[in-house]
Amino acid sequence: MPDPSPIPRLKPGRRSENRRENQRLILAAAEKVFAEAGFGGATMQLIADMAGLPKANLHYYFATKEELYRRVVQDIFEIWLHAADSFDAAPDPASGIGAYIDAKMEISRRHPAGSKVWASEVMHGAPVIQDYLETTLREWTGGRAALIQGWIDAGKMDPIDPQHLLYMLWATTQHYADFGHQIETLNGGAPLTEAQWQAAKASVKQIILRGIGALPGA
Amino acid sequence: MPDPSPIPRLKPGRRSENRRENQRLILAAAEKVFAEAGFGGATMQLIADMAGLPKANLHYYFATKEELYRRVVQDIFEIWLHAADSFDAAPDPASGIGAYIDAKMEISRRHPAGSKVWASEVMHGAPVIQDYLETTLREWTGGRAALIQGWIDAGKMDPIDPQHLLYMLWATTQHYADFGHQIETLNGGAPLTEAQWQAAKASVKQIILRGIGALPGA
DNA sequence: TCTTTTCCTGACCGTATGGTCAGGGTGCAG
DNA sequence: CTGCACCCTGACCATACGGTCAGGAAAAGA
Repeated sequence: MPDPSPIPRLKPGRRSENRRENQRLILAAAEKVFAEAGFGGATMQLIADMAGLPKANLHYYFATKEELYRRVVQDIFEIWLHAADSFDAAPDPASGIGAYIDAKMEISRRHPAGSKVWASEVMHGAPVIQDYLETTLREWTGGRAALIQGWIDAGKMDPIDPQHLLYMLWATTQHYADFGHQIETLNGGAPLTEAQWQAAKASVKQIILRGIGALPGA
Repeated sequence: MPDPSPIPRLKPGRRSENRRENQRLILAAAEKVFAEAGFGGATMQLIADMAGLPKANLHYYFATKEELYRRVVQDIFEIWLHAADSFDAAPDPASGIGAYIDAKMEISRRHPAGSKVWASEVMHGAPVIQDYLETTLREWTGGRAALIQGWIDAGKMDPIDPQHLLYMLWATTQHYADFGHQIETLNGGAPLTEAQWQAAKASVKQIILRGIGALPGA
């Protein structure tokens, strides 16, 4: 036998490999379509076309439109949460919040569709991720608020309501994704250049960090 | 003749009066439904039910769903623009921008549905109000940016890119409408109280005005 | 090889939606 | 009072949607 085959079930097989690939294709297409048309405006046919698969195949992997949508939103939420790693273990507000702004701006730039889906979901009353808001997000928010309060107590920044500061961080950074089309239009119809993105990040960081008294100079 | 009838067509009549009232009902219901379900998810039947009118009556006043939607978005845009009056004729950034923040926060509080419809429209690529973005909004933005630049040149505030400052103002104030559900959930499921709204306004103003160096103290 | 399991899809179905229309009602001018 | 123009709406229609399913293809296991 020329084939020793040391481990029988070694190769994952084209089977599960193809399965993952198809799911990836569907989820990517779904994210785009949901972002562009909203849940109600999105159609399974459109998602199927964009993924290059027959519609019935979508229903093989995802039983219903809602299930597919839920997966998309959950995936976004995961990315969202990981962005907060920049927050932790920072010695002071300037570095912690600064890094968080950078991370969230980068996500707005790289995953604008995801941000839009999230925004749309929340705007419509969070019908499918209400439980996430009440558990994971609430815990996350409480933790960061406590962290910020610690900085305030330590005299590292001005006394600002941590909750409203967090809202401001979310609003400002996500605006560049959610309202990207408006920004692009006001930019003469062209997407922001690399330099403009850097300028945006710098402006946001400057205003907020200075605004909370976390910048040494000035 | 006991009736002098100084002006023949004086009384507007119940006719046009009822017409206006019905249109108002429909537009109010449409704003709510479009905000809650998005354009694609909204149905004429739902709007009709909420307005207390038969569906066919909607089509008497507004030929198509798109036409009704367009009217809703246009009305919001008008309110949006009027809010900027606070901006003009202000001697310095603190009062001008401060008043603008107050005005926009108040709109977010009073017209959350309108804000959501606008956000949704822009997020989906502004299919029906693209021309507004390219004309009215672009002019408005250019004017305010010049005004801010004037303040900067006069040394009344730090050198901040006016464009990004405007984005920040929009993002932050509208967040309280667009993400009101998320904020409410993080607030223990209860809407913000009067005091909390005041705190929100104060926080936003403090961070931004201090952040751009427009606050005398500190 | 044969069997079993998983994967895939064209064709189909019930439903709900945006929109239409004929016909009846109603305020108002003359 | 009469005629007319505007107003209103129940019933209807074509379409498009989410979802189903029978049956074939292909890989995995024996």
